Amino acid sequence: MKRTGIRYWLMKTEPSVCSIDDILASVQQTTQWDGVRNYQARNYIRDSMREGDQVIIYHSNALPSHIAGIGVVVGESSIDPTQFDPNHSAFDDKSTREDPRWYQIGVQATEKFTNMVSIGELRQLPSLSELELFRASRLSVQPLSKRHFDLLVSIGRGERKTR
DNA sequence: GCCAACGTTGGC
DNA sequence: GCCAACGTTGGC
Repeated sequence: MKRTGIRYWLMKTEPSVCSIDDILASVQQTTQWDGVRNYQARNYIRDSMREGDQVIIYHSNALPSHIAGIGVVVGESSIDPTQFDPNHSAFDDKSTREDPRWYQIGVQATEKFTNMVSIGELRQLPSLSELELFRASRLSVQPLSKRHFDLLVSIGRGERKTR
């Protein structure tokens, strides 16, 4: 189904695996967001994300975890090849090439935040109290409202006080 | 390293 | 289809 207008997302990555610096150092500052092994996150990647959608890149499993920067979706979702690689940590022996389970999508990093504000500080902000990140904390791809996206951008740029 | 939250698996 | 056991995520 066609839609107009861009959407906003928060995507988690472990900086020890793939940080925003790693993405910025990649060709075209773009990485294929692979290794997602959660069906809800998979559905967002496969069915809802479109080129031009804006992304908050979030560093999870960090000390502390924090917002890291901004990205933009490039291209379309495609079959995640890591599911077929027995040497890959995200290998899925129940997935077949005839009926693949997992999908990836391109994300180009466009900005690294000057203020990598931690989840603990974000939790203090009443304007962000509804953020899904605090509730469905395990979901690695989450939709964001434009209001929340804009707030996170201004916080990351240091344009907004966080305490 | 601990452990709460929660998604997945599998026996019935 | 229920639900207990198990595994993973991820904050702390």
